[in-house]
Amino acid sequence: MKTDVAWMKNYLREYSIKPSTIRIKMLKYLMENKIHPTVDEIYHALLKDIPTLSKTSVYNTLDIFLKNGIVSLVTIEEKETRYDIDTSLHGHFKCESCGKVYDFHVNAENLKEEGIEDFDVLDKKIYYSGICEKCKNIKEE
Amino acid sequence: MKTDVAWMKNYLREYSIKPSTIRIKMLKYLMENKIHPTVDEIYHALLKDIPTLSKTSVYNTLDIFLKNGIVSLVTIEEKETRYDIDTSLHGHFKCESCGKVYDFHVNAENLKEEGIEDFDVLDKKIYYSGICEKCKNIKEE
DNA sequence: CTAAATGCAAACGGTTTGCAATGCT
DNA sequence: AGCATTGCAAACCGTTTGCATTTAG
Repeated sequence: MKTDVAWMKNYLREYSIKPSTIRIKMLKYLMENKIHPTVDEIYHALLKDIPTLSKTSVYNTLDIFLKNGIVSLVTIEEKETRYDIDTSLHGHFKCESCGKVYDFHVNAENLKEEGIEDFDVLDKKIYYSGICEKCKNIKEE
Repeated sequence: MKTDVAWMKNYLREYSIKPSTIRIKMLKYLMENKIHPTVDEIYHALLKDIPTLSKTSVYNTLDIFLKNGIVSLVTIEEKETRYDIDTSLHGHFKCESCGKVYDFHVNAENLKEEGIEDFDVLDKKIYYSGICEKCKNIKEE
């Protein structure tokens, strides 16, 4: 994956976001760590690289990313908001045992919705939860 | 809809929940107000009837309802948790204009998931958002 | 009488806000 | 210099917690 600085500066500009140090590093982190991180995770990860980083800046930057469609929100029954650099339609599965959030593909074109035919649907989210394969196997041991 | 006290006492017992004044009134409220209410909405609605009611009790009771499967959580990109007395699989549509949460029917059997074939899926949630028909018409006026 | 249910008040923690400091051109 | 970006500290608010009080069988 292309994640050099020049490429990311351009990427940000395509989304009408002025590239700044923090914005570039946050974009890089999100692209290289597609684990649907929380604000805290992003903050602590970047703190090693940017010792003066504040959580406020992480919030600010994520707000900008959100408004400009670079990231989307993931909120599966939890208080901490998570962020996803992949804004295309896909499902999220949260393992109740290990807490990990997995992506999965869905063929939403087969999904028929009844009752909202005349609504303007701007966003769709599909959240599953349960036990992932790894945790199932651990329990069986 | 049957919502007399005797019926609801029995309903709670079926879910292994001891009927108490607050539990019965909360169940009644949830059954008669399927608006996916927040804790605050439930609290203020019942306060008229139970002047000594505390939010703690609303939280406690909802926890019991949740654990016993009488209600399910609705968390569409918002901080306030909402509760749904309908625990069957259906979609939720949140209007970004008026904030109302609508239910809609989905034929999830047509939905193919790829990537989580070996996971134990215990819960599925489908959240849409956009502009509801009413708000669309208001804007057009 | 006893255990469960309810309520009060404080703490908690993620997020927001106002403003000051810093950086960039 | 002037404007955008970043950071600090406090406030905010929904939720949780510990414990005291009340209720019900």
